[in-house]
Amino acid sequence: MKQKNPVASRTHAVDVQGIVRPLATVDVVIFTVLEGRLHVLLVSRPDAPGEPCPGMWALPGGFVDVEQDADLESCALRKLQHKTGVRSPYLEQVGSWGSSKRDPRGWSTTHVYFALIPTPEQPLQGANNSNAAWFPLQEQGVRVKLAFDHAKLLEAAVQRLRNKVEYTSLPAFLLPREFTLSELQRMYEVVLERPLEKSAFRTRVFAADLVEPVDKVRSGPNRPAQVYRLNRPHEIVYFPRTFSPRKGSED
Amino acid sequence: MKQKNPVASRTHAVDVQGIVRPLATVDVVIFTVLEGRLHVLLVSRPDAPGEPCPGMWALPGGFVDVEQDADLESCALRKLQHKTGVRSPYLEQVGSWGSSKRDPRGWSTTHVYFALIPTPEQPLQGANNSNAAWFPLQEQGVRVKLAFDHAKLLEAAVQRLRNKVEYTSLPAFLLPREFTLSELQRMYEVVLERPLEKSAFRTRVFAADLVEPVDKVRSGPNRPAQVYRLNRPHEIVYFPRTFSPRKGSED
DNA sequence: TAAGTTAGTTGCACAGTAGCACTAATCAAA
DNA sequence: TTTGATTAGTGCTACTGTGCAACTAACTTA
Repeated sequence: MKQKNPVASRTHAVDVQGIVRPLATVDVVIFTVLEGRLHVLLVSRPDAPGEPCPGMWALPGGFVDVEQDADLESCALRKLQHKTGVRSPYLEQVGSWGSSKRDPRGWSTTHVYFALIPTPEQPLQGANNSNAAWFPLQEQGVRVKLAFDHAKLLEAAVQRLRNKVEYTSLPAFLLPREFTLSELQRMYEVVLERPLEKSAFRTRVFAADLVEPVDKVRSGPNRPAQVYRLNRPHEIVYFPRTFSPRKGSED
Repeated sequence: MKQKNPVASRTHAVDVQGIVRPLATVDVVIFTVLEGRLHVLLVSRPDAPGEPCPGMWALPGGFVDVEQDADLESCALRKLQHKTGVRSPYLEQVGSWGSSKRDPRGWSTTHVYFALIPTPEQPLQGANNSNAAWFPLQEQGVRVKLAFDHAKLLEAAVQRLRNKVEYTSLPAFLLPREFTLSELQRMYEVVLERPLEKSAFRTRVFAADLVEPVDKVRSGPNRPAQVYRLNRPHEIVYFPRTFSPRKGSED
């Protein structure tokens, strides 16, 4: 087994052809809405010898397991299910990051996904949940300092989510299968952190044929609301415009 | 050096902690416009022993070099410059793919970027260009069968490009620094493969403050055209809407 | 029965694009 | 010098979808 560089072999795995391989991890940004605010799931880093950033909060994730994971997406799904118990969330890749500096253990890459799940009924019913907690999002990030470059990864995921919510049906995946239009609108408002026009919102939702009415109403101490569900539950719908283009934002 | 699994050690590199690392590559989808059509740069796979897919066409790319590359983006830039000589293209990550099956050499990941470069004056002036060629895009792909899962990667890049062109200033990066509005419009039409309204196009470009006039005109056998350049040459501008939302397309 | 609350509708104003017709400037051919 | 061809650039109307705000509807509670 010929090695390209004796220094590299100390910190990186080297295979038969002499190619030094970076570490490969997957991190998942799991969003949900609690108490009217967007939250992210974080886990605290283990406090064992050799583990970097012990005790710090980090995105749930870890090494790709080449024996267990058929591909990157199943790896992400595995980590999500392990932490939350959720099996079929909305899952989308944000991108990948890799550099020599992001992990003290050496040149490493991470494949970042974000997931949207409905508000959990019991708090954190997944296995191994003692070290996991929901953190409310403020602006781009979270109040605690994160391990590695996870603050940057989280910011990218939040930006992707906010951007996409402007012109897609994504917030529907933050709700259970059946919901009222007001509930859906509230999900948009929570993610975008600004109020939307009720009338324009409804027009847009109906024009896109996003939902169909269920033969139910949601009763409360006021006028009952029609209950809807997604027309095509696993498709994401694109609207022709973003909301309120009035404020021409310089990005 | 303790190994987790003797079988895995045959095909994968194993490091000190017993973690089996997948292969890590970067592939770049390099777009340009030639003869009024969108083209992609492809390279033919080497015909050496041990090399998979010998002789087939593939996206330019290769292994991440942990000693040469500071991060994934510099790796992509290095590969782009090596093939084309271009140093400062528009470069954006499309995403990453990884699975046990995409490369016969074992569990592998690729980080895919796409680049936009102006129509090259000399054809392929980069080093090592004997095995590289421009291929015109038809619909989602290219006429030849591609190595590995590169057809899928290319399709994702094309889709990303077409989507984003609908509401951004991306096609400006397919032109040299100075251009006329008709030339810019033609870039949009080439990528989107449909004609645009001249009047609406100009209104939109000026409203976004995308360009500023240069004190030049482009003369030809007809009325000369005002020459413009980008106002902020390295920023991408977002328009508030997509083009022609009239025809509500079912995606 | 009245007040409070949320659901859902209606109508007008406005912004930005589609569509199309129009004017403007140059060259080349007659 | 005029005419036609060609491309650059402008003006006008219709239409779509949102912003904004007022309105009606249905239910609960006091």
